[in-house]
Amino acid sequence: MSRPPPSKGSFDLFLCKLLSHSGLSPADRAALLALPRAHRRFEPGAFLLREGDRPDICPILLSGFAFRRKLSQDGDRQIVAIKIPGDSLDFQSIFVSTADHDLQALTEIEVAVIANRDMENLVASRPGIARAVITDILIEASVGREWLLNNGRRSARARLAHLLCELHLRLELTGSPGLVARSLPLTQEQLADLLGLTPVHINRTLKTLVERGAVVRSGRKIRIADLEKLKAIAGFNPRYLHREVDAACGGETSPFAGAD
Amino acid sequence: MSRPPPSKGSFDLFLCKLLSHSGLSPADRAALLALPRAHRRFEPGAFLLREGDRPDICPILLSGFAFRRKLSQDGDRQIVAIKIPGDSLDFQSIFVSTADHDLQALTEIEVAVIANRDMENLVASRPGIARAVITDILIEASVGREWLLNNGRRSARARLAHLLCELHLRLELTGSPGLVARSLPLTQEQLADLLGLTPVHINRTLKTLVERGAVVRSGRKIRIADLEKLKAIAGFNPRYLHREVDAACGGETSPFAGAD
DNA sequence: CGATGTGTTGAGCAAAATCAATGGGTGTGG
DNA sequence: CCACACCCATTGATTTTGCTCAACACATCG
Repeated sequence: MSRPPPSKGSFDLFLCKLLSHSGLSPADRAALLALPRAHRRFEPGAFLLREGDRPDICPILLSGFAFRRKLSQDGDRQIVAIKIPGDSLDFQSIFVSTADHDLQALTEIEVAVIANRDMENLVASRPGIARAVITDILIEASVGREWLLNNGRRSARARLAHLLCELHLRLELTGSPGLVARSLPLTQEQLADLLGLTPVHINRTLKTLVERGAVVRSGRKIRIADLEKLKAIAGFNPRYLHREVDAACGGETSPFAGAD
Repeated sequence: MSRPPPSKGSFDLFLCKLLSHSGLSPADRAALLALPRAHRRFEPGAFLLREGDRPDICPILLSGFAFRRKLSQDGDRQIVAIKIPGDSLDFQSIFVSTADHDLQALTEIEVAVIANRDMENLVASRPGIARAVITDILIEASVGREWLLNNGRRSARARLAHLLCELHLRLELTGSPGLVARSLPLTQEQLADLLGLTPVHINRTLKTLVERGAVVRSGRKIRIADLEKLKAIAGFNPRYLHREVDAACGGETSPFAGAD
């Protein structure tokens, strides 16, 4: 059940991520690992992609966090996705020419860069890989739908709790330390952009989560103190993450196990 | 430029939808049109799919409207997608076993039902079709991201205006009459579920759009009176719909043309 | 004709936004 | 090492937006 997670910043993490939801034959795995790729590093806030760009590369996140952001005509911001190590950051540009959002580093990040052409050839020639890629895209879309529900219908407190639960679970499912073991790398302003709230209100809401013992804070660091309490506040149900294959990347049994 | 749209309720509409964003070879088109399929009809409100189901069929919407809905643990509802004629209603289940949301008929609808196995075989054996399917999935995901921005950051009035602009444009792009020519088939309660608002507030917001001359109402029917005004209120930018191929399904030149 | 769905309106309330000021780390340069 | 700047977090006061509750109107359909 428990296998050591791949070393930090390894391309294996990407394979792991795909294996967490899709089966891949040894030949498919080998083909993925044989992809020519370059490694790059970005500072927090760096843009990997801007709305309107027509990128020809597919970055894979190896370490750190990244996010997708959209801007309204009035300049209001909304973060529409958070990406964690192992995630592909832009399968979309393989199929659709123009980016519809910005993609930015949240923390310092390492990425492996693959040529879209190479990735597309793999998808066209290997149905198993095509299937894994589509599944990955679909799960991101499912997360987006859950965010629509979260931001549209839950209170500020439940929204925040739900986001923390999701990030924690996604991290543990890919073999990374969760938010019990590490702190959240988001500022209150970024949390506001994520949840459709204001930074001031995030601050006050966070305080209520601390008062209830669900999270703890030391300085700017936020961690989960009581996951069960947080799940209860959030009304969290992990089905939307489609964790249908036993995690293939190690990590101890998640506290979420069996909750699906 | 302008070719007659396919007859109402025809399977051609599905092909048109795919062609609106992806090129398909004659062989690919023929393979799609040769898919074995059954026709079915559903009453308004009928469930085509419920969260937790493991469907083995792929319905294609031929006429009428449908929607995806999620429920929170507290029973709050959020509509997370609207589907119009020509749309595939569930490519997702070809790749992911369990549904993460409900799928319901909004109006009376006609659907063509394809076996997932057949669709999957086509995707596995024909890269052009795989590409079109992935692109279709990606565009739906892009719409979801725009909704996150819309519901998270825009005022009630702008939200409502934005939704009307989007539906109008999507309809015209697939050769259906838009919301200038036909009325909106959504109740105020459904609009509330879409936009994360309450029915009462939708009612008041709608009134302000009428006062400004952007929409007109006769009885329960809502239509667009002044599309440019509505777009201005919404801050509408159609880029997220990825209309990158010239519409292949006829219809006159859209008033949005060139705005991308 | 009544039953049921929706739509409409008003009064009061609650959640979150806004505005504004203060405080606290962290990092840089003198 | 200290001073300063900068960014972020915090807090209070006030306003706004949208919600809740409740009553009523209006259509459609049996």
